[in-house]
Amino acid sequence: MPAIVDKAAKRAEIVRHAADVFSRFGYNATKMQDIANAADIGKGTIYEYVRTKEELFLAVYDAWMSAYETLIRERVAACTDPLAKVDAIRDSAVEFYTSRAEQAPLLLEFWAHALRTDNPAFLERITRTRTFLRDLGSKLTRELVAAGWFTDVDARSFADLETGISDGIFLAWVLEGRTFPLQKAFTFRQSVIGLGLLSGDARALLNERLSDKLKRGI
Amino acid sequence: MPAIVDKAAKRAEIVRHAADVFSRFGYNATKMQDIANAADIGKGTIYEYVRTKEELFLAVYDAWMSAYETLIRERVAACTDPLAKVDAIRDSAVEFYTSRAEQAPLLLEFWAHALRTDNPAFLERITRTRTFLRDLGSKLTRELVAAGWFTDVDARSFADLETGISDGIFLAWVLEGRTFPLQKAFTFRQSVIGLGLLSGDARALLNERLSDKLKRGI
Amino acid sequence: MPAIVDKAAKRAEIVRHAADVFSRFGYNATKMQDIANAADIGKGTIYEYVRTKEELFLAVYDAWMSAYETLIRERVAACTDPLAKVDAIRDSAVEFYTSRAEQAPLLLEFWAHALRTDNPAFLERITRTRTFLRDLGSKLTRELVAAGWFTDVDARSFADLETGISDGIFLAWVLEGRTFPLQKAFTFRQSVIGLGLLSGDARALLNERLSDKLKRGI
Amino acid sequence: MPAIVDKAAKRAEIVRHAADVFSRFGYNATKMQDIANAADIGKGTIYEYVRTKEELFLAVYDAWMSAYETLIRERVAACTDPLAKVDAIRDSAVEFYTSRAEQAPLLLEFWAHALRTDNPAFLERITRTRTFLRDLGSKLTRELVAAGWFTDVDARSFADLETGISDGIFLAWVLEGRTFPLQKAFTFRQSVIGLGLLSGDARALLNERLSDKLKRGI
DNA sequence: GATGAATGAGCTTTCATTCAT
DNA sequence: AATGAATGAAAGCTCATTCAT
Repeated sequence: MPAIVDKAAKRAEIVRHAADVFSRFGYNATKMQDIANAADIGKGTIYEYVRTKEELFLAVYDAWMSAYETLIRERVAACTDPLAKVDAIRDSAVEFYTSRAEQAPLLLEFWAHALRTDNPAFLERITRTRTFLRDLGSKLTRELVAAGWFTDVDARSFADLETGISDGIFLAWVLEGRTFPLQKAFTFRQSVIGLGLLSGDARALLNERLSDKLKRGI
Repeated sequence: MPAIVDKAAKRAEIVRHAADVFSRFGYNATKMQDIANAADIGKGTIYEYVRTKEELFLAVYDAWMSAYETLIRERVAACTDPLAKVDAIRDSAVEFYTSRAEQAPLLLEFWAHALRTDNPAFLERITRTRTFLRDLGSKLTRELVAAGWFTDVDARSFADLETGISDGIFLAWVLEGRTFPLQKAFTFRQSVIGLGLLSGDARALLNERLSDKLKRGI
Repeated sequence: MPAIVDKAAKRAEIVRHAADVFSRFGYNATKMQDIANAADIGKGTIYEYVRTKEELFLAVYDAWMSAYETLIRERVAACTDPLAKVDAIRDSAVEFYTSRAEQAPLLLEFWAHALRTDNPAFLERITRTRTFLRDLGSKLTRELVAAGWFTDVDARSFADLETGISDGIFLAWVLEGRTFPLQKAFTFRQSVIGLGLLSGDARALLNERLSDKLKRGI
Repeated sequence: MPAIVDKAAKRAEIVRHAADVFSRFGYNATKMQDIANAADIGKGTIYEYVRTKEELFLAVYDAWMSAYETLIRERVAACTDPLAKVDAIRDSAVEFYTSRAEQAPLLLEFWAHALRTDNPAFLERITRTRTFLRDLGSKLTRELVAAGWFTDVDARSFADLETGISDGIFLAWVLEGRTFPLQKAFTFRQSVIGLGLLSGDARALLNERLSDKLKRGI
């Protein structure tokens, strides 16, 4: 079925160009004509492969997240040690975003758009990504607890917190014009999460209460 | 000077209505006519108080953030104990966002817009807010270290991390349709940050290395 | 009746400022607010003295043409010799337009507007001015013929031609950015009109036929 | 290259309709929708062929003046005798304007607009037309002098005067509602220019002085 | 399959004029 | 008499989408 393969390949190419143009000018400012020009095809041709501009936005996100998930999956699969997996995830995120730095603002636009459009597919995609990260994080957290590295913590809550922190760092990075090294911020975060900030004395004082909270989660 | 007061008051009223309509429909989907209708004035009247739709967006953000900063400042000022200040900030954030939950998605749009518009005022506003939080967080961190609650940590890096975490939790909360209690997520975060997640054994093993990283920061 | 005098004086002042602003920016580009600012009064005040922006345009033209007619009338009245009167008219025109050079383009706008507006007053004003010049020119032509200076010519036709020539020179002067001296163009015109361009031989040949045409007019 | 031909042809058709509507209602009063309706196309289609309303105005002028120049050029080229060329120009002008009488007021609007718009193309177009007429007139004047028909006159000055007179007559014709026959006015003008108006006695008296002025020009 | 000409709903912004004070 | 806040009709232009070729 070469026709189908070709069709899919051409669609992918259009999406690639769309990703490029969206990233440069933003979703709203991008005209379908711009994408057609970038892909060196006719404006009408886009509509042979995609129903609307919105669908193109979705496809761009899908391509992006699919690559992201694949990267993380491969990196994690290459590790056996849970600690190494943690580093693998961190490094995957840093590498992925760093290597596509110019596309980062588009992710914000995607989120903002998802909250407004009637099309439920946008939020579904976001949920899918978050679920992937939550499941991975939960599983890994349980491994770390089981291996004795982590104290007892509600895996789901902690995974969500970790995802949130990653997003928060990413957000700061984007809003501040990608001026600081993502790598360092992620490493620092890991230290804080690992060790906590309480001094020895304070820790002794609060240990029981906080441990209980960690265990119970959100 | 009643004229000046009135003029400013009317502008504030228009901005209030704009905030309302923007929040409900999103910035892009909102038409100036919608705002005029909401404020029960003529479309042209808006332009007596505001130059463009964008300026209105900015004014909405300003009103919001000004109220936010004021709230935090007052709450923090009411505390003497640094630990109480931490709680005050956390509670301010939770309360503020919870009480204006419907407006939360607009903040994402503001961020996304800021990254695309030619108008530098948008990013300036964001920087201003972030600087306020960073300065406050740094100062407080230094107090906590000085008071012996916190281990030695780079105050600026930690303040930035905290801001990032808050934003990340907020982001998750918005993207998941504000379906979980913000309060709980913030509290859980505080426990993790405070205690860390390493078990006693692991902590003993890694303590020195991580402590050093905390001290050095990003 | 000082009130009436004041009212008329204030109206005249507004018209003066309107003339100034119209001349600078053009009729269409001028906003009523600009005129109010120039006159240092409130926007609404203008409407106490004038019904519409169009009426203001008319008033500006009236003030202008009234001054023009008065100037010509006075200069001509000061002469007894018909040849001196011709020079007086020419000098009046040159002086008047030269001294108000920046206002000249507005006259074109007035003409263009007169041809489009529903308000018949505009064309009436133009007709009035043209009639004044035509009557003056006819009378003077008859004097010149009677005095033996001019050959027998249809006075009305010649007066119209003269008016047309003046307007044409004025038009060229305006369209070419008032870059040539109006005075010289008018003087050259006078020489041509006076002497004609035919050489002695050609004149002898065509004299009878052309003389007849001059006599019959348009 | 049928596509190119079609594109140009369609643009020309739009311009033709625009000329029609502009002429009827005036440039300012004409809405793009009016032109679209007249051309029986969508409003947006106009913008496929023209960038702005102003560009359409310019195109209308260009089409008009191009036809005008072509007409004159052809008529003049068909004559060998300089006297016949003079008549050819006069007849071309009369015929052209008479046959497009309803469009004449638009020319005034074009002039007025040219003096106010930021777009320098308008004045450039006017200069181009004037230069064409000036060059043609100068050349012809020199021929007439060389052939012994005209007395010695500064060709450039005389050509400019002639252009001015034509414009002036045209202006009068337009402002007076095209109520008099253009033809007669042009013929009368020619007689005056040819013969001059001085009587034999006066001519003898002033001949030397005026001849000198003619020779020197403006 | 590929195209791009055609479309028109829809948007922000302007500004002459009104009228309550 | 003087004002300026309020108004809303109006208009140029954009651009996602369609569809005949």
